[in-house]
Amino acid sequence: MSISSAREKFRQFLIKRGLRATSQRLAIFEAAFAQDEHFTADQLLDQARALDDSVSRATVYRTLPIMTDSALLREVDIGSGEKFYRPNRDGGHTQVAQVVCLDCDKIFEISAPFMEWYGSTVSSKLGLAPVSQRLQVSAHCIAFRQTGTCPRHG
Amino acid sequence: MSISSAREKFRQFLIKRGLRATSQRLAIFEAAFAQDEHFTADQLLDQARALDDSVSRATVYRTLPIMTDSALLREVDIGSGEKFYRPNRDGGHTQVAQVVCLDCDKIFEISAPFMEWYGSTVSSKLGLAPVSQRLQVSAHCIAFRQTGTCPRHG
DNA sequence: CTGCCTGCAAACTCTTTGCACGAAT
DNA sequence: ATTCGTGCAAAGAGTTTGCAGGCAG
Repeated sequence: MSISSAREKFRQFLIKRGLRATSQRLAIFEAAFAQDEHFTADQLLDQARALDDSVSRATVYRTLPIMTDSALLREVDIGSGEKFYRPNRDGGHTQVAQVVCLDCDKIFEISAPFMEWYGSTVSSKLGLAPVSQRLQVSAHCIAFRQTGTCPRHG
Repeated sequence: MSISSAREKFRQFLIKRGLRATSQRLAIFEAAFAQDEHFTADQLLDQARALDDSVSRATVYRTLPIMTDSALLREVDIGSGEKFYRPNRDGGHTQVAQVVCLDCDKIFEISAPFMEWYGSTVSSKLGLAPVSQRLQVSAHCIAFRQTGTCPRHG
């Protein structure tokens, strides 16, 4: 999905919800889609302010749920206190697992289609209907452990 | 694992770490192992105070990591702001997935041995050594959706 | 005795919310 | 005009920490 079609999708989603296309929301959208990696609300605030210095922290926090609801952003909670977000460039219904490097603090995402099967199987045994599933692997960087340097770390 | 052997394991762990077996730590241990379900730090504080009213919130928070490090307690983070804990009665190296009911707020745990295989496979492709993995499924209660009552809900 | 441990309360981090002003439709 | 959206600052929730006194070993 190109950024221009994502932008259009965002505008359409706002209209469908009866929400207004304010300059702050648009700046937050642009800042989010300019990111290649996972980012936090705080980092997004900085980036959005670089585009429009009238953006406040509150509006970032109020806009993030709109963007995750519209599936333009995916929320990633690795249980570290703060939540991470990532642009959802492919239509985004792919099941992915996160691999978190404990040395780099980097988050890798990997397709894990079997998760959906697992969620359904297990939930139905309990009389539950699965809504979402997440799989996270925490790992150490082998290169870092051996050489003291992580190739991805810089 | 019986509670008495768990208690002994806790004492040994404290000694091994050069930590002291204070009455507060022991009360927190007893309170934790009296629980059948997942519990929060706050609930643990209440229960521990019922056994020893000198226990403070700070000590609960300082003792929880000791008990998770010693594998007597398992930490479960379902991304809801607060963390849950559960006594680890079987030696505790079993891989489990959590199924969280969005209607009941109940947490079910289910054995998921393939997670370990998955963690290893995926991590090695990235040059990482897996440390832990967690799989969480969020689901709705079918009975609750249809009848307005969840059988497990009371 | 000597440190480790404790309770208390304040600090911290991330996120949410009440309010009055401001802007989109 | 209306109504929704905004920034600001304060409030919340959960957890952590500095400190002076207390107890285990």
